[in-house]
Amino acid sequence: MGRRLSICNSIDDCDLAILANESSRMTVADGRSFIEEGAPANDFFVVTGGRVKLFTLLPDGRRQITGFAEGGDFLGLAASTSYAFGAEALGGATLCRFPHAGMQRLTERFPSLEHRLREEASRELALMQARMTLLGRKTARERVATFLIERCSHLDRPDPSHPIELDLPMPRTDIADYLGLTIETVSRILSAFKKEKLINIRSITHITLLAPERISMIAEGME
Amino acid sequence: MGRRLSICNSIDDCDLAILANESSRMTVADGRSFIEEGAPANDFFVVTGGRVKLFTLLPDGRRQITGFAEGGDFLGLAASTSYAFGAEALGGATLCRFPHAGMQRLTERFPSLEHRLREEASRELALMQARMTLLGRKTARERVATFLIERCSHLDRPDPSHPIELDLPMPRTDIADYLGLTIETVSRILSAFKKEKLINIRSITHITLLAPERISMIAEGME
DNA sequence: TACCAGACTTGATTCAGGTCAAGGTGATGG
DNA sequence: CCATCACCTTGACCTGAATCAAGTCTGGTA
Repeated sequence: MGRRLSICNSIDDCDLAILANESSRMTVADGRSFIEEGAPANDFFVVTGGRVKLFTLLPDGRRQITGFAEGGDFLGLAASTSYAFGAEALGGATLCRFPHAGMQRLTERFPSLEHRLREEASRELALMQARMTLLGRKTARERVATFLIERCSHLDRPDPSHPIELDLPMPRTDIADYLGLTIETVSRILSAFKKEKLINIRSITHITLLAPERISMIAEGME
Repeated sequence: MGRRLSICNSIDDCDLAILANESSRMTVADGRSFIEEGAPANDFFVVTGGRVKLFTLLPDGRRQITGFAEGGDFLGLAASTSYAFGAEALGGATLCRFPHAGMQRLTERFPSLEHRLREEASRELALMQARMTLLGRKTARERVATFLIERCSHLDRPDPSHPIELDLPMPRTDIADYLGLTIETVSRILSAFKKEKLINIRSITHITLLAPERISMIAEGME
């Protein structure tokens, strides 16, 4: 979770060798889990390629996806001694792993990194506030609309009131577990949006937002 | 949000005068709001006495309480340029305000403070993960049970399997908005717990957990 | 002591979203 | 080119929690 932490931003013209020294690369195959909820937290991760999903589980298997992460995102801030979440690759991912000990050496060498990490945590906290409102107070329609709009903001293209092409790299199950709904409800609402000409479903993963403005309105409960 | 940040922990035998210089005290009357969601974020706050609730609103007035804070808790991590939440005193509170600029001077003078803040943000993030699971995936019964157990952990008394006396300083409305339920549902479930001899309701604010273990089980969906 | 206002509880009813149960679709491999 | 499998969609029905509507309890006031 947390976007665009090019870790080097805070090291600038830094000694990259040091950084490389403290980290190791790894690749994770689709659907493979690489952080176990509750396991001792020894590493930070930075997603360098592909996508990852973060989640927590209830004992009976109910799952809440707490976020999706992609290139540049940082994982592991929500962990003190043990991880507060599990993580799993979504279609294959590459990661950079920073053992905590090494991370500490890095923050000592580059103090601004510590500040950067806090900023990242703050950004993440602000996002979570919004997500709690979504989960606690929004209707299914509003949730799905919010999800679509959220996906737009991942496109760095500034968003006019023109149609926007989106792709949803995650299966419906993941969308449902992210929004606190069932896959049937997600599916039904996407179909409804289509019928209302708010979106066009070109394929399972490719969706066009035909009326982004209206979808934003719905997302905020102002339709 | 975030507990037990005695800011001096990270300054230790520090120059308290400097700290005092950078902060100002304030008191907020019951129900009085002192952080406006979306307003430019210029200050951090530390709760020094009383209680505070944090929340976000939807345009039509739906409210999600994202946390309660009390003595020692830190507010304002979930803010970059503008606050991601509103805050309001719950029965009167006293606060210490740290303007960002002053805070920056403090972190420069006491670098470990920066680390401390990140830790605090991490702790908060981990809590939020759990809360997202609550809001997205738990039943009303599980939510209320979780809330009761959560309140226990605010008591620093270690919790045996004996009855535990709790007080709930917030009105039912706030509990409901915290759990993503209505006040009727909260009320009904507390009554049900009482009928099942899981709790005893001594007064509106005073509740005794008669079977904390069982309530924990319910909270985790394992009843 | 009686009255009042605000907060809480309880009951009856409704409805959004879940559950259960068929189909459809599209990518992969034989 | 068809079979298969995993994933998605759609429909019928059900249910947990919301909504609507009375009560009830409490503490404060006169």
